[in-house]
Amino acid sequence: MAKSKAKTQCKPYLEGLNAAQREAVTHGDGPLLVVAGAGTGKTNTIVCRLACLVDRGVPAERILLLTFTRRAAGEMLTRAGHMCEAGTTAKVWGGTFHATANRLLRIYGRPAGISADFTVMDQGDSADMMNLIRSEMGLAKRDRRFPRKETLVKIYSLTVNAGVPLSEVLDKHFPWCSEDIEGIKDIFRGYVERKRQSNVLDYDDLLLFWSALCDTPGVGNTVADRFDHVLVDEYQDTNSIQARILLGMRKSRKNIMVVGDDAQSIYSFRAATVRNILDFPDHFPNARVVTLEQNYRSTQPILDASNAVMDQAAQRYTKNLWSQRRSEQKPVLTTCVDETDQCQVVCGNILDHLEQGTELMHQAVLFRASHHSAALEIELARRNIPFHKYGGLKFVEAAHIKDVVAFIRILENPFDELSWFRVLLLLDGVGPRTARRILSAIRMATESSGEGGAQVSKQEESDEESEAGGATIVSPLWRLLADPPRVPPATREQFTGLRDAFAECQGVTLGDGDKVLPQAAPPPLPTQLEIIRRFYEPIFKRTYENAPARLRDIEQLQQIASTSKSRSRFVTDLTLDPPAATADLAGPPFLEEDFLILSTIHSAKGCEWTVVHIIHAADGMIPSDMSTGDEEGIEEERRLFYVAMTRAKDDLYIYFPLRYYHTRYAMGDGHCYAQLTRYLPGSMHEMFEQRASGDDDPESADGRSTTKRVDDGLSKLWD
DNA sequence: GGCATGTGTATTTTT
DNA sequence: TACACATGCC
Repeated sequence: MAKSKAKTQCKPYLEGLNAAQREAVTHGDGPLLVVAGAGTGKTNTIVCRLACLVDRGVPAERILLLTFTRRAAGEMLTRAGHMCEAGTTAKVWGGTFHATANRLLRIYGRPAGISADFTVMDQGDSADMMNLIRSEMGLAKRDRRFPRKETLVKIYSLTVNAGVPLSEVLDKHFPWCSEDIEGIKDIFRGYVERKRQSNVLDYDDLLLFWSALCDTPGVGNTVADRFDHVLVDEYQDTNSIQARILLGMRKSRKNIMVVGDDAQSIYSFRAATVRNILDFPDHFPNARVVTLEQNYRSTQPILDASNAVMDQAAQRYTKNLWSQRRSEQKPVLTTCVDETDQCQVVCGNILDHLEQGTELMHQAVLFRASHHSAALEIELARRNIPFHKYGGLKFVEAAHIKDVVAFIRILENPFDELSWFRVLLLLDGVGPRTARRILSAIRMATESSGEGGAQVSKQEESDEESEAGGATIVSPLWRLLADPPRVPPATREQFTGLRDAFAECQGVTLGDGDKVLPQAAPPPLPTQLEIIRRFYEPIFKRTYENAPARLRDIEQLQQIASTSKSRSRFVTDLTLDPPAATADLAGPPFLEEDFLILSTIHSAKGCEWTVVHIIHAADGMIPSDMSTGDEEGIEEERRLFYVAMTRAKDDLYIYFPLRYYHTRYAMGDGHCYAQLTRYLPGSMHEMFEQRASGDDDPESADGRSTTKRVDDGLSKLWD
């Protein structure tokens, strides 16, 4: 620290920082809270602090950087790397809470009762398991309607993440399920038990066990002391378990920096709470608090409008953003006739900006719900405008992908009951009943009639290992190969095919009398996938309508597998860090390098673009009808809208279709008139340049813009 | 006990 | 609309 001032000045990570940012970056040891408004250089501040820490001599592998997505962590580390000596930041631990939990538990989990080869299940898997238990318990077919599997998972997850008693969660968020509380409790008990037997952790378990690990004598300190510094981004979107984890990780060493913005808290459905930010000074006494208010991203007119939206919030927020980026251009509020018209106007504006030099990748279309972009996607495809879409259904969630992954998961963790179930149901003539019988025969489960039965713990099981070509074949899979259960006649041929495929993936062959013969080392992952695909393809072609399109997905999965470091990483990454964007459906994929971004507002968090288009700014869409039930929900939607607006650097367009046709649930051509989103009341309209489009009325003011369109079209021919 | 067909219902955001 | 669930047939 005895460096001269002159020398400190020329550190690359201090260049161009304002006073507040510099204070955060150079903060010494001890807790630090950075309250950073949108576009105030929050990410840059973290990056620079990382570089500063490394420069101060903190070993990179003793720094933990927790971010909201893995992509964010990667980008920050790359940027910090540019400011330091080559390679010095490479060893920083970076990733989401969940991914970090996964990594730590595999190394240190044993004392907390976790075996290193667990697999991780996603929300869909959790739902399937809930459903399995629900039907076993006979709750599915009572006269009263019982909560559906998705609802069950939501209730479970919210209860766990908020750390609130089930009855409270039901009364507050799922009042229509309150009567079923006893059944729900039974299912949850069964669910937890089943997960443990399967050697599987769900998203919530990852956090719970990390927290528990911190509280485990001995190893708790080992894990915590592994890191000198912990840095947390997007702190406003963490929940109380995550706060507890941080407390556990910082029992003795208090070096922690959290960065967040209470005005951008948009994940309460995941039990995130702004209390974490507000209570930080209480959790970590003597915390230094730094507030960043100068916005470097947006022009002042965009900020004025964004601030005005937040000014009407019920709650007061800590900052008011200002910018030095003057501009004459106000944000544009366009009223469209209907959704079709909206698509046309959006495309037109996008192309206009493209012609003026803003590449597609510096423009984004943002919307509340994934399906809001459906019509636009079709129009973009028609016009050959390439795009990537973020948010919404990912391709790993498609049934055929899950099928293939289930095979791999069994190989990776032979106790994964759910994957077994999924694979067995693919066979002709096998339904839930037969599947359960087979599972019971290979001792993966007890018959549902059996009371208690022979529940074999997996510790006992792993004694029965047999070595084959360096690979260890563990029980249920081994039994399937060496001691196959009987199956219905119609299933036999396929069943043999399945066993052969598994054997081949394990690097063994099945000899006479089902003797398992070691053959060679298990083939590499891509080969294993090829073997599975060979078995799966005939089944798949019969079950799915659009087989060719789905086949391409499987090829893409193989592509991902070929770049994976290991099978274990492959399986884990698919659940913890799935491919974010769907491939562009428009245009030839390899010819176009420039593409437009479509994104849900949630997925747009932390991003910025030169031009931002927010579509469907109608009440019922933003705020979503689903969340207008209570004041809290309405306020969260307001913050969501604010997040969307503040993504824009130079130009912000907000579109509002006047008319919605509700052909979705009814026949006929019924339509209704929508209201502009309540977050843009009349008092704010002067902050916008207002436009109307698609007017049939030639007398209207739109005549001018039509003329302009024609003239622009003409000028395109020669300019 | 599997599977095809018919009926009814919910509908967001993500690790 | 599209999907989950229920019924009834093979």
